[in-house]
Order: sequence, then C-alpha cells, then structure tokens
Amino acid sequence: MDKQPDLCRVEDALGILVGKWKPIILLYLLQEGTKRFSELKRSMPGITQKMLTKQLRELEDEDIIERVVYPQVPPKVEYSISEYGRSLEPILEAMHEWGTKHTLHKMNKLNKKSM
Amino acid sequence: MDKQPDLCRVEDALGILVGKWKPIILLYLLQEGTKRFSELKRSMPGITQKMLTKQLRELEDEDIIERVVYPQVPPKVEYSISEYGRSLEPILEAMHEWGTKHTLHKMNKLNKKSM
DNA sequence: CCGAATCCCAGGCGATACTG
DNA sequence: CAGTATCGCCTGGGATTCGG
Repeated sequence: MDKQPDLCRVEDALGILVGKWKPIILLYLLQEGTKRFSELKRSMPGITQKMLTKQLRELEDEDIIERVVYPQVPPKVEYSISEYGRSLEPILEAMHEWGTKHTLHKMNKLNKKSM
Repeated sequence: MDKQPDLCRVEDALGILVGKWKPIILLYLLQEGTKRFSELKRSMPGITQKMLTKQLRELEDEDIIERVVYPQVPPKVEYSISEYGRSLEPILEAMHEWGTKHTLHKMNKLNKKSM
C-alpha cells in the first residue's frame, strides 16, 4: 500500500480540511476569534447540531482548534483556532485565492460556448 | 481575502483536489511530465481502470490536465498537466509541507502519551 | 490499450427527537 | 445551551464485465 511516502503527505493536510463545514468553521474562527457553540451554529445557516459537533470534534482531535468548557448552568463552551491551527491559514488563503480565479475561469469557459 | 462564509471559495479549490487518487495523479504528472494511461495505471498500484479514468476525466473537465488521443491501433492516450493546472502546484507543495509537519506533530503527541 | 456499463457497499451527511 | 441517539438517504469508491 505504501507508495512514495514523501509524495503522499498532501493527503494528510487534505484530510483535515475535507468535511462539508470545516473550511467555513476555520475561516470563521480565524476571522472572528473565540466563539461559543451557539454563535457558530447561528452563523452557519443549515448546519445541524450533530454536524457542527462532529466537525468541531474532528478539528479538535487534530489540535487545529481548542475547546474550553465552562462548568456552569446553562453550559458554555468556547472554540478558537489553536496556535498550531494558525499554520493552516496560508493554505486556506491560497486555496481561497485560487478558487476565486477558478470561478472566473469557469465563467469565461461558459461564455465562450454561448457566443 | 474575503472570509464571509457565503463568499468563501476555498471549497472550489478543495473540490478539485478531493478524490482518492487526485493528489497522487497531479504530483506524478507534475514530476514526470506527459504520461500515457497505462503508465499512470502501472505507477499506482491498487487503482482500477474505472477509477483512474474517472479521476482523470474530472481533472480534465476542470482544465487541470490535458488529454491527447492518438487515433491508432492499439490506442494511445497521453495525459499531462495543463499550463493552467500548474497554478495549483504552490498549493500542493504547501499542503505537502504542512502534511509532513503534521505527521511529526502527531508522532510527538503519541510519544508523550506513552511516556 | 483504453474506457464504458453494471452492480455493490461503506460512510458522510442530514432530519428528528431526546438529555443534563 | 450544548450536546447524544437513531434512522435513512445519497454518493464516492471498488470489483467485475463488456466493447472498440
């Protein structure tokens, strides 16, 4: 199964970003700083509690985000990007930039067809 | 960089790289230049013809790779990274670099536990 | 040699309801 | 408020077979 181990490290990074809501969560926390669960949920229309919990857990397991529980009633849990997680920021920015260009690229392609 | 969730284009880039064999295909073609179908298949133990064809088609549809068919018997089809596709190289390199560090990060984490 | 067509399964994702 | 628990759909990926 082992191919060239050194060539396949791309997938380790990819695996962390893949997930329907992970890029959104990461960009949001990078932008807004620390947020509690309900704030995250409110800012992502369409996500269910289950999915938000799951994606947050997975990011936490990889040490990308930090989770702080305040033992009180009602409960309060805050999430934030870890110092380590910030090392992903350049990659996210590069992908966002490339994605923006690619969207234009596809639009040009469609326009050519209809002309 | 616009980080509003609804304007986030990270997923456009992500969608192109996601696919079990796509990073491998891209890195291979970036390194080796033009290759024919059978060479690609031979270099990726475990991939089926169907999957290789599918992943190549998807990359071709996004103009990331180029496909040249030589009308002869037996058939010969060559694949290569397009000029446009090369714009993904910095991202792949960044992810590879990050992935390498992350692998170390996880190893350190495991070592701490067992000490 | 290249790839399309078919069948199949696991897991990601979602809707909904329940709990401390 | 911040989660679990259950159920079910849908799609990516794989084995196999057929065709030009």
